[in-house]
Amino acid sequence: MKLKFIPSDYEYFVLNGKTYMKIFGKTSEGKTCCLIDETVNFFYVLNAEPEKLIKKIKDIEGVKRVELVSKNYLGKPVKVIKVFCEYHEMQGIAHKIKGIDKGVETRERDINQITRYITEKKIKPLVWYEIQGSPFTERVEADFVIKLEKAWELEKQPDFKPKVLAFDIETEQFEIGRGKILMLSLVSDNFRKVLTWKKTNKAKKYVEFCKDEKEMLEKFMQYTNKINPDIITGYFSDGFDFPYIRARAEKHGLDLRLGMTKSRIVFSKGRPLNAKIIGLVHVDLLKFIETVYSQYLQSETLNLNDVAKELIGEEKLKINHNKVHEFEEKEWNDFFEYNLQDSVLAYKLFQKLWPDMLELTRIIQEPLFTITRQSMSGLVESYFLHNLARFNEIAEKRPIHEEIEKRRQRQKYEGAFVLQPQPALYENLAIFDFTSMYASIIVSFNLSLSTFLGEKEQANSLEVDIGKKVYFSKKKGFVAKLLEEIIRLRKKYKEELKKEPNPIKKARSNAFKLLANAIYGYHGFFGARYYCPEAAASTAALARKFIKETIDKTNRRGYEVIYADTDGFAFLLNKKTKEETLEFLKKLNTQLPGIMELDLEDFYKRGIWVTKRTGAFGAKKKYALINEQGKIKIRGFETVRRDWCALARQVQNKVLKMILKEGTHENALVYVQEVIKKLKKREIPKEELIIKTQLKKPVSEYKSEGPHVTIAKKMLKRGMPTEVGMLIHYYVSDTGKSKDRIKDRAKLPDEEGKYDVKYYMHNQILPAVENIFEVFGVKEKDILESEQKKLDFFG
DNA sequence: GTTCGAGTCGTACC
DNA sequence: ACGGGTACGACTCGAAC
Repeated sequence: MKLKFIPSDYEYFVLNGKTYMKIFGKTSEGKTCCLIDETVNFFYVLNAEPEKLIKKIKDIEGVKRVELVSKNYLGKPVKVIKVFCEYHEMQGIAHKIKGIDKGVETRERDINQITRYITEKKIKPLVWYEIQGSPFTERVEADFVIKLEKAWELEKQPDFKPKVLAFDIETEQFEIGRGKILMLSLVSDNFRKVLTWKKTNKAKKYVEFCKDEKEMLEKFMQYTNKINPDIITGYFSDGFDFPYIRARAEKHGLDLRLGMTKSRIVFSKGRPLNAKIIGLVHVDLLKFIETVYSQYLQSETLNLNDVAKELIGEEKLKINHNKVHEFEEKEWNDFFEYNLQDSVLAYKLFQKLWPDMLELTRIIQEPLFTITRQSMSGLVESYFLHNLARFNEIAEKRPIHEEIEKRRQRQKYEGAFVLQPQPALYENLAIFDFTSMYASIIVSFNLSLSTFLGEKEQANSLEVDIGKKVYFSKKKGFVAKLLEEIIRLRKKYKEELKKEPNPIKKARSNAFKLLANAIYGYHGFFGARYYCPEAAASTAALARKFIKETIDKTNRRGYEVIYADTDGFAFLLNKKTKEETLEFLKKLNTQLPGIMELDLEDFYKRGIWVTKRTGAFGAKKKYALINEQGKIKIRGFETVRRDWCALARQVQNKVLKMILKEGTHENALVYVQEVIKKLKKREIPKEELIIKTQLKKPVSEYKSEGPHVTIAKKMLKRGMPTEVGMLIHYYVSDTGKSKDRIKDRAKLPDEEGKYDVKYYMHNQILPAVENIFEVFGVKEKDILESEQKKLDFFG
């Protein structure tokens, strides 16, 4: 039989000593389908005399076949032995081979079976195929279970809209499994449901009452299996919802089984937890957002409320969790709606992020489950592994524990160049920046592990000074080739997107951008297979060289560069026209090597740089600009820092805007003085004075106890949920004791007390605006004094 | 008891 | 444990006076 089929997940199983793969997915008719296919498993043996060794390997029990093959290893041609065997026998066989000769090394034993299956059989995730096969009997409740015979990738890929089920639970206790699950909401296409055992009158139609918690969980299972989604999704469901559900099901002796294989919820070893259901892809949206999306988000936290607000313009409903035990009927009904809304948000977020997940999965070729959980380095590495065959490369081994420890001891190498600015308000500026600078340097200079020659010069090699001299081959390595392709594709899709915008093209362009930007960091990351700190250090060194050279050229041309950071610099036009400046940009570009490229970021009407709080120098990484359309760009200032109170941030933001728009500070000064007046009269509400700081580790691990740690301890004492990663909220109160440290004066937002006017004046507002006014010669005492005068004047 | 500088910590920039 | 280095600035804490 023939079908059009798209794989969504993979799982191997052993039958009569042989490993097979189950490939779960959908047909073009929307039917569920599971393919069964044989797997291929092998590893490589490296040895000085492979011809001799190969005969001995052949006779080892479990070895199915051996081949002497010509491959490349780190760019160099090698003769290696390819040993075919069952995956679960690999370890034993490798051990025996190592016993034959001391000079034996193995490679690619650390490639997992699913990755291997995809690279060998080319049945890639979320790609449509025409498949041919015959019916097969296996305990899978799919519309089709087929033994795969042949598969052809479809040239024209139709859309794929997966069936998605979003879910969320509300519980009595925060700690996993400690209290009961009060309710559970489910949202899918035209489906909304809240399951609960808490009975009320006048509940909305979507509420379904159950006898008890156990029946509620049974119904969760029944509905999930009836809806039969391709994907089940939640927010932090790896770490909370699924662990909780499993714990409660176990308590009730309920065998919870989901999806077409009726799989239990399987948790990965160690932390953080991964909740996997075989045959039903579970996507924890938080995980994906953390690694892939957070860099594009403005939200202060990555909680569901903030992220949903930013991405889909909707929020969670408000409810007071502390009073659950006192809830009246109306409040329970509100709680049901709250619970439903969380699933609605998860469902909508999923739809919003789906193009990105889909494209990233197709490009990297790892299953969706893995893609949504991998770190940045993992994504890069998977991309490499799935493309090595094109270069006939065998994979470098993953570093083991000791190697990682050694790498982590490494000294930092010198990074980016940052130019110290002269504090002032400037007019008529422009910013030039290098497009994907580090990636373009890696490509243009061929920097990677496989092209690294060490510290000995070789003929026709590139020399880079990173404190010592290191050399790189000029023969293009696979990293440079892959990265060049990534950059080319990113450019192509970005142009296509410009012509005809759509979410898929945008996601594709973003995915390539993400990969391009991650490779530099990957080179310096201790866990990388292709770890090469020399390549990373050389990338940074060359970046410094090019930005400094370009700055010099710009200055010599009659411009004045006032600031630079890593890959871009700001300069004064000095009466030169935009046309002239763009011509100059063209000229600079002709002088750049390889694929390096300098671009105009924008022209700006004004820009302000301020002094450091300590010392008279200009502060780096702190500036504000206004372009010719009046759009303001603020970097580094307290305005953009979440650990400052809202008042200080607002005031600073307004001051910067006024100065940039008006070109003078007078009005801004009056504004600040009014705010101070209000603060003194205690007319500022406490909410605007709350300071939020993240708890980065368990309270016991702090060597120095800051105010937020003191508050976190207080919260623990009160029995409030206090987890690592949480934003701790507090305000600084007036205890009357002047020698009290700030942490002694810090109070929880709901704790009674007066806020400390002096603190907020001298530790929040003034520090936020002081060095801005200093640019205009206005000192702290001028801000306070004239304000004093006015007070006197008005009495 | 106060002062001061080193060290810790969180957050931002690119 | 799950990208890199550069930078600012608040706050604590203990030595020095």
